[in-house]
Amino acid sequence: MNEVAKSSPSSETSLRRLAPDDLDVLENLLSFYMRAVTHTLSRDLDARLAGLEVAKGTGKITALLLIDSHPGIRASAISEATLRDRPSMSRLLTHLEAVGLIEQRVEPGERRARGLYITARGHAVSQEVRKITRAQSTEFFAVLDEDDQSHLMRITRKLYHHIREGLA
Amino acid sequence: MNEVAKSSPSSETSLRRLAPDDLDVLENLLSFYMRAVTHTLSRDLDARLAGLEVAKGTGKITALLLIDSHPGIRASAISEATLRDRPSMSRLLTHLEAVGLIEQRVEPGERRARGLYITARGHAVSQEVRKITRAQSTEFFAVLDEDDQSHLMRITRKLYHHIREGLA
DNA sequence: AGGGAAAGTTGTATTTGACAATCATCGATC
DNA sequence: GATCGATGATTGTCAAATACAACTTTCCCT
Repeated sequence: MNEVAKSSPSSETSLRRLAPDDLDVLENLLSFYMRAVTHTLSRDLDARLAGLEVAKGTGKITALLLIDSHPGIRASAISEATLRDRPSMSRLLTHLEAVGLIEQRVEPGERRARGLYITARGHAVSQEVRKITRAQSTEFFAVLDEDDQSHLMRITRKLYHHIREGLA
Repeated sequence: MNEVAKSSPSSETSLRRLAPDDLDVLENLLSFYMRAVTHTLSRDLDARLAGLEVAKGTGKITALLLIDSHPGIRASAISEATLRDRPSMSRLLTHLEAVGLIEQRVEPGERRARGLYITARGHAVSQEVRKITRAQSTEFFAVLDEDDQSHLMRITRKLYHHIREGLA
């Protein structure tokens, strides 16, 4: 068992380093490119956010920005918008509250839910985050010309909205 | 401290569920859409791969496919292509070998490196994986018309290649 | 022969994420 | 107006990915 399957040999050099366009197997694998690029995008963003107490966060900054712009928003609305599950969001919000960026208030008339509110410091951090993400959008996607950038935005938004409709 | 910053109130309904287009704060946040969509894409792929011993793998299937099509390929070449770091890839390959999908052979003349080879079972799994990923590409991106799909492929490939050039 | 680079591995810590189960509250119905 | 189902959220637990640093082995070049 564990015999090695026969297949045609590869060139010697390609074994050491794959040429960027020697990914023929993956050529039609859109998901591969999406994931590889997004992975780098996230790491880049993390690096830019380093030290900002919302770093390392995929969902942290989205939560913060949404709370900043939608005072009183519910946790479930955020987890839905970010396509994450609720338990993760719950812990994440607990953390954000612990570091003093947001507040959770039980709303009168709906005591199950908690309204989320930004604190003064949270608001300041939000603005910093916005500045950073704007800079990243500009720089990370700088290789793309205007048209490609707007294409990408339009297409990913379309996918995003379609996903959310599917979940509704 | 922890005072709540003043801001304009949101509509009552938006606090419960954000309308898909009520993400004005994030409108120009391409990275948000990229990450959200890719996150769903990965989960969808995981679900499709369930039970296939390479499931839950972001890098596993790429490694497998590359080894299948490039017999003798080096681990470093794979980690470079997938934009991951080497330690992760090392452990991942150890796992793939443990379950009998690949073999690692010390190559004569270069005893530092290990050539990676697919096993018969690994080859079979590869073909299954290819079938699944092709199906996913078709179905997941079905909302997009032909043009958008090719745009997305072209743009993400451009980003990917640019990233790899930057690392070289 | 020796120093530096390259290929991999191991150690460790941080995160994330999913899923199930639970608690509290609301609302609707009988 | 009491109960049952639905809704909002939290907790517990577990599996996995990922990064970064340190270390070993081997190769290459002078």
